[in-house]
Order: sequence, then structure tokens, then C-alpha cells
Amino acid sequence: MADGDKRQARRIPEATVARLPLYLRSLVEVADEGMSTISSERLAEMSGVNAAKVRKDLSYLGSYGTRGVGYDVEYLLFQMSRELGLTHDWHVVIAGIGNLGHALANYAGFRERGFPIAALVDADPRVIGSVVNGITVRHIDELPDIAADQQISIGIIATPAGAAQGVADQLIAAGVSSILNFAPTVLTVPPDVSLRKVDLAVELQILSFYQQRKTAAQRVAQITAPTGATVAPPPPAAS
Amino acid sequence: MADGDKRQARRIPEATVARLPLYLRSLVEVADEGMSTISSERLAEMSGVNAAKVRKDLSYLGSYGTRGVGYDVEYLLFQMSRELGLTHDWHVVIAGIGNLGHALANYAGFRERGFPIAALVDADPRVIGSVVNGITVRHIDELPDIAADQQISIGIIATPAGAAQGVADQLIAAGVSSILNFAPTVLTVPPDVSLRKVDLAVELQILSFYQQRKTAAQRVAQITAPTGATVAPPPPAAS
DNA sequence: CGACCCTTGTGAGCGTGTGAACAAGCGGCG
DNA sequence: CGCCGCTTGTTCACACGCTCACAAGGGTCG
Repeated sequence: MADGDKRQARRIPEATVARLPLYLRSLVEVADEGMSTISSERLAEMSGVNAAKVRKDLSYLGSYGTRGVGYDVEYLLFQMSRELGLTHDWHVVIAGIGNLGHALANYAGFRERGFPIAALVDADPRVIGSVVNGITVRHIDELPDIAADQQISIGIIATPAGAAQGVADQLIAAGVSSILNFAPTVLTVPPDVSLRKVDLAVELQILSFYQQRKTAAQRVAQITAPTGATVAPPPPAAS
Repeated sequence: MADGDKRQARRIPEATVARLPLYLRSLVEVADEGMSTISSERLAEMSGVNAAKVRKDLSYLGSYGTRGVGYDVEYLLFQMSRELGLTHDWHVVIAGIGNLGHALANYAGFRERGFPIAALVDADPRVIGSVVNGITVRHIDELPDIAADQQISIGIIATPAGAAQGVADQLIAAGVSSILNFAPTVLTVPPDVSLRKVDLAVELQILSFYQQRKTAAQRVAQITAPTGATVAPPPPAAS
């Protein structure tokens, strides 16, 4: 109970966690340029957020800044990496080697940022055995063995929607407790498993919503402004 | 003033907008199964959200449900599609035909969901002229012509980080006002341009953070549980 | 050594998002 | 024709996140 967990127990808001990687990227950039300190204002500008938000976010990590000066880039970089768990690599397995899985397997950014791809799995016998980016695709049923050999921490699901839940279950059974889901479907996982999703079509639909609003507003403006005529919105395809 | 904008003026919260596509997907699924009505509870379960939230979200679109019965699937589907601007296709251009751009160009889900890929552009002469998924890659400087020919509404940036801002500027200059950015960098765009981003490495880093916390908690449990020895949390990295 | 400048860290106010609870209202059944 | 069960639509309270504003405090220069 009365444990001295002062350092770790600091609960970091989810919204802040999602921004830490942005700061990290900016810091790396700044470090490469040789700057040794950085102000919250500059860091905010580079990361595309508000300066006050930056300061508050960083304050959750601890008081690593110096008033009147700013933050020591190297030190902050170290602390943030530690907090994000980036002091060592996390091995990744990609499940589903179709178009997207293929591209992800070839994406160099993962390894560069500390997420080397340790294994590729699929269920389709036509794909199994093929080599992508130097890694041989194995059958998904071998996951337990693979997870035992390598220390797999994160699973990426790039299968069709129908197969995703089954694959997730297999990943979890093999001990993977962090999953990034690209399949356009809702996955249900135990509460101790972290799940994030990236749905490309959903992103486009959200953009579509706002685009729709924008063009609708334009039409209204065009109709009301010049004539003031009765508002009978002409069908969209009048271009 | 006294225009009949009651229908459109309802301001829909951003969080709700982001969920509408999920509902839409569930509705399509339900419609395929032949169900004609659906309750908020079932829709919630399928979409992985809270039932009260579903009802509130749908209420922003209007009162399209029937008490005691539920929502008419077809009708709700229509209203939601209309609201999301999915009654017609939106043409998409993909900029940057590397690994990821290639995969995106081949992804059938875009066309299926009403986002046909109208053009592919790149700056690398070695890529220009090649045909991906039936579409010839053209030079990015031709964007104005391409945008004039096709009605391009949405641009997807799949270039390296360094090129992204320049590409975004070109897209915007060509009249594209909705952008989905896959490049790991912060883009600055005019306020009338919608911008969403998908950063794969960031997603993994967020997962890494929580994974880190989980394993750290496990270590603490292992230390405290068996012996009950004095809790002197071994400093993570003996600073 | 003291005054001043600069930037951090944080407290308060505000808006948005969430979840529970409940009245309103529709359909079916006796 | 009236009652009853079911589901919506909405209200309320609360939690969370964001922004502003400012005191606290380190560094620097005269």
C-alpha cells in the first residue's frame, strides 16, 4: 500500500500520451540541428500544438525544464524515451500479408523508430513461405512458437475484416497484449489488452463529411448572395 | 434569414462525426442480414460504443427512430449517407507512390466505399509512367490539369516526411481542400482545408507507452508479492 | 550583489464529451 | 379502446481536456 510509487503513479492523461510521440519527433529534429535547449513555444510550433499545452504535458513527466531558459533537449529526449518505453526495441508481428501488410513489412520507419518487424504471418498457403523484406511468412497457427522464440510485444492486424477477430484472439492467446488494427471492424479484447485502430475508409468518410458541409455552404452563399431568389437548391452535379 | 436551414444548421460535435462512419458500417452489415429495424443497444454493441451515446449521436441527425421499436435501418442508412456526403463518389488523388502509396492505390476498399482513386502522382521520374491498379502515375506538377479534368476532392499524402509540406501546398493550390496525411510530419494548411493524419509510428509508440506501464506494473507486483520485502523500487536505470 | 528579463509550472474558468437515469411516446395485446 | 411493455430522445451531473493568465524562480548583466 504505502509504496513509494510517486514517480510512476503520475497518471498521464490519454490525450497527453497521444501527443508525446509528436514532441519526441520534434525533439529528435531539434537535436539533429544541434540545439541544446528549446522553449515550450518553439516546441509547440514544431509539433503543431499550443504552448501552454506543451508545458502542461511535459509537466506530467516531471519538472525537467529550467525557467528563463527552456528544456534541455538531450535530457528531455531521454526522459521522454524512457516514459514511452523506447529505451529498448519492441518486436512486432504483422498478421495478414496482403497489399497493406506487404507495405507495412517494407516500411523502414518501423525499425528506425525502434519497432523491428520480427515475424510475418498469414493464413493463406499461397503466401506462406514467401519472403518479404528478408522475412519469411509463416502460418498463423505457428504464432505460439514464434512468440516464444522472439519476444513479440505488439501485433499488427492487416487482414480482411472477416478474419480480424480470429487473428486477434490468436495473437492474444500467444501472449501479445498490444494490438494495432487496420481491419475495418470492431474488435473485442480483454481489458488488459491495449487496442488501437486505424481505419482508412473511416478517415476518408470524416473528411467527406466536412467537405460536404463546405460545398453545401458554398452553394447556399452562391444562391443567396447574387439574386436573393427563392431558395431551391439545385442538385449538386450542376458544375 | 428565414431560410429553411433547420436541417443543416444543427452543429454536430466532432466526436460524433468520428463515430458516424462506425454506425454506418454496422448499419450496412445489418441491412445485408435483412434486418429492417435495429435498436440503439444492438447498434451500440456492434459499433463498440455505449447505447446512450448512440442515441445521442443519432439525435443530432434528427429524430429518425421510433420509440418502442428502434431505428428503420434503410431510412437511417439513407439519412446518414446523406449527412456524411456519401450520396455520390468523391475522387481521390494519391501523392507519393512508394510502398505505402502503392498499397493504398491497390486497396479495393476505397472504391467500394465511394472513394474511387482518380489519379496517382509522384515526383520521382523512375515511378512516373508506371501503371498501378490500372492507373498511370503522372508527375505531381500536372496536378492543376488533373484536378481540372477530374473533380478531385480529397488528396492522400504518402510521401516521405521531407516532401509532405510541399506536396500539400501543391494539392491545395490545385483546389484540393481535404487532405489525409500519412507522412510523419506536421503540416500547416489554411483554415478552410480539412486535414487528418495517420501516423503509424506514433500509433506504435502510444501502444509502447501502455505496454511499458503494464510490464512495469508486473515487475512491481512480482517484487512486492512474494516476499513483502522493503519496497525500494529499483530505479529503472540507476540514474 | 541586486535588479531585470525570460520561461516554466500551475491554478482557475470554460467548453466539450460521457454516462446514467427517466419521461415521452409508439405498437401490440387483451 | 385502454393498458402495458419497450425503446427513444433528452436532461442532468460529472469528468476530462483546453486555454488563459500569472506567480515562481533561474540566469544574466550592470
